[in-house]
Amino acid sequence: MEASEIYKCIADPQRLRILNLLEAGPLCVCHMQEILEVPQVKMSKQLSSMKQLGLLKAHREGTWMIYKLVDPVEGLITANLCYLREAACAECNQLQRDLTKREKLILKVTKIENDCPQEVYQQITCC
Amino acid sequence: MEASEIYKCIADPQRLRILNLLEAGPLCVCHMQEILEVPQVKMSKQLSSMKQLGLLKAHREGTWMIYKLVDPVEGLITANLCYLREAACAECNQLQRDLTKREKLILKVTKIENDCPQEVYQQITCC
DNA sequence: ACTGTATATACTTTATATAGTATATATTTA
DNA sequence: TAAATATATACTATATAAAGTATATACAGT
Repeated sequence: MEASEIYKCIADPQRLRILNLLEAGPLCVCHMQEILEVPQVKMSKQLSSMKQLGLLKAHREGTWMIYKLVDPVEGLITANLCYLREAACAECNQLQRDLTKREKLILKVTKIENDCPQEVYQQITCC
Repeated sequence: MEASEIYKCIADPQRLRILNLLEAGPLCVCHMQEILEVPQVKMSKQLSSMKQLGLLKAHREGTWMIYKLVDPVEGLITANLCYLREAACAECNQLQRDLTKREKLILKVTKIENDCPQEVYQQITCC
């Protein structure tokens, strides 16, 4: 994969936020939607473009689609997420808030049976 | 500066190459043109957009315009250049070749009096 | 003042990306 | 089989960026 393609991808703050979330573990579309507060179409289109790029993969579980990072993750992405999480900028704080939001959401859904595919709530631990 | 603006900037391989060159020291436009082999307009437009972004600054020396990175350089840029120089991809090899080309060019121009502003050939050393 | 060289800008065309609305598909449950 | 939920796709509209051509500016040397 070309570095420029990766940069083009993460040049969109929302796509960056998605990668940041997925680095902490798989998630289904509706939960990402809830965390990022974006319309369903937008989320779906961005996920599919990232999947086509080769950064994400997805599988279905019931009506849910679960997305995760491909393994191994592109090093350039890991390096940048790592850098941004340490840095002090508006976007970086957002990344931290998203991870916190993710934790809370997962704790919540694990208490409601069948509200979340097992695979998601079994991976509460963060990188 | 927003991270997304920086990513948008380096998502263009040529702008990335410019930053890579300038990290090794200041250069005038015509020499960057020679190394990257691009038309004058394109070079000039990209330089001015990067200057406006706040990544570069420039000053005139005779008919030459000398560009350099602002000080301090954005950490995100340093981190990415550093990562890419180590990595193995088409773009990364290009970065190395550009630096070699730069060395040769500077060695050449230092031998021809008045072919290059002093400030440029005094900084032959690389990062 | 005139010429040549280096660089920048204006303007136009073309390509690319984003956003929005509506609709389709896949699956589960009743 | 019908209804509900989650997700994807098609289509259109709009915004943004890139490329090309021509022209302008700034300075140096004659």
